[in-house]
Amino acid sequence: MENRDIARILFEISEYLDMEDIPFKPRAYGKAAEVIRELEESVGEIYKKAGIKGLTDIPGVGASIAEKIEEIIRTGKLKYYEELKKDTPVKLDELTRVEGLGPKKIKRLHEKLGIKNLDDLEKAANEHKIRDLEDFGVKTEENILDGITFLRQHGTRIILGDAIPFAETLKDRLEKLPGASKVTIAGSYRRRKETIGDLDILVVSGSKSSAKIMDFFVNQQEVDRILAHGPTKSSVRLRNGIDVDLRIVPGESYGAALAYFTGSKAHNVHMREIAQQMGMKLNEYSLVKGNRVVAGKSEQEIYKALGLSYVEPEMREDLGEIELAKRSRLPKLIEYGSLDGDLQTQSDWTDGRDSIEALAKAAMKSGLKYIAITDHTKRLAMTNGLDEKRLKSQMAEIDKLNKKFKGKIKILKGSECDILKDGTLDMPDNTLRNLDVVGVSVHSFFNMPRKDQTARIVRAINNPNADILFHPTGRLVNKRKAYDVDMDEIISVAKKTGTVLEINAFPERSDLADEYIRKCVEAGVRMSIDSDAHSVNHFGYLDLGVAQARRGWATKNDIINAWPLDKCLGFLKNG
DNA sequence: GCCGTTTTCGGCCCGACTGTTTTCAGTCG
Repeated sequence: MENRDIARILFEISEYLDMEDIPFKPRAYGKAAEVIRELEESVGEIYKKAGIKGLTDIPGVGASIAEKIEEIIRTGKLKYYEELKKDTPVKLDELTRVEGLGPKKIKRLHEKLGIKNLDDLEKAANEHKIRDLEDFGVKTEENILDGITFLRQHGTRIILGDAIPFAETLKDRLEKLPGASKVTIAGSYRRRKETIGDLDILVVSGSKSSAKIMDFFVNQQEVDRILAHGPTKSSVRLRNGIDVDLRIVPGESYGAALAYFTGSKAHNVHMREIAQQMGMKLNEYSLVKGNRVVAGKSEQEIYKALGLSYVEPEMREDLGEIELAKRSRLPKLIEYGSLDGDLQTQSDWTDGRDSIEALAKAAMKSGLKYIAITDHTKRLAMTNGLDEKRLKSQMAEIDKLNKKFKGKIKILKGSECDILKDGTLDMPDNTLRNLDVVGVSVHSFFNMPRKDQTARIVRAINNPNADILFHPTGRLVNKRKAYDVDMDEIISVAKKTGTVLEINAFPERSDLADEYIRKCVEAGVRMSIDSDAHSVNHFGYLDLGVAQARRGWATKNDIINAWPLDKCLGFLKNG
């Protein structure tokens, strides 16, 4: 049973309780579901290791929900859930994904028309049975059909790296409008989550220009459908399947609005609770005490007025950051643009597009002072992986280039050495010993049982030449799950052996995930942020890696390639 | 059902927009 299955059951319970108008409980189940869905570590594994105690340590999970999770893990079922489902046996996860349909309407549709799933719903809408129901109408029926069409075509989140160019184009366009200032993309985009559900754009403007800005926004050529069009809030669906919200606020509300639209929802709720405890009220316009505005212009003044240190957007997930902010104990996160080096790049010797020299020049342009060339090894034949002989001639070429670039950039000799099935490495030790940076990585046998996969990687990082474990979990965002591996064990062995774990910044990898970065930070395991560049254009990915590191609460001290070259090399094995 | 600078009970975030309505419930974020 995977996290998302457990989360789905908890979500459905929340919806069922909502149907019955039961107060507060739905929120509790909903919150627990949300947290579990975002968890990279398997809840099943947490339970195996730490039992019920491990479960109640998950934020939002208390004694009652922990017991229910236990039942799901042990039996694959949950009686409480089955009971609720008996009354209204519908495919809630399908139906709630239709825009505009919530628990109450779904209940009515089931009671009146016996609708159980998406197909039933579509049929009923096509036969115009919905428009005649009390409280429903023609418009609702049309919206339902549109919602179904959309669902069938799209419905997945997009990778942050893919969203950036597109989002920035929209932003530039809005910035040019008269009367629009401080155009900011908020939401999960600003929190730099690895995937984005939609875009939330905030614009500061006076009431005179706002109608024109809104008209422009909903009439852009990419707009497929207008979901809402009001004076301060509009929402459109673009032809590429992305929803974009635009909110317009006055300048004095910019900070409050930015905080509100940046989220996360859980972080916001927590902030508002704190405001409430202090006898104040926080909304998207300001923080007020009675009729008096206490703060609103900037986020900083709002946090301050609530007795909190400023929380960086990447940390706003309500996973303990507010408690630290109360005690002024937030970590000083690593800053964008602060990397000195890049420890994983591939050249045209294997599957990279560009020459070593071209990579070095591009790296210089990006402000880097050192890069490691880490081409694949022979096991990865499809990439024309290097054998010992070719690796040695590559090392000779790097020596030559280093003379040429002396004083400008240092090229490090490296390898992305394959971890073989038994955990040995795809290159003899006496060759690896002569390299500056040895990355080791798994590219085969993804489906080994957890115990074997873990033992395999443990053996590899125990090799005295293995400096860095590249893309440690092997996941591809939206595409491939991480291989089954005990990351707690890997982190603990990495600590003992002084092995570095990589934060691979290549957009679809984002590996380590933020949650594991936090575990490394807590364990004192150092990490590197690498672009995994396969062309001169890929060094820009490094900032995505920094973003990921910030989401994992990492400081400069945690990231070895944010250090000067000597210190970085000194930390590596055989340094 | 969860949670705690209000700590084992008594609270629980807040507002915009829509569609169907004559004043608001439902949904969304």
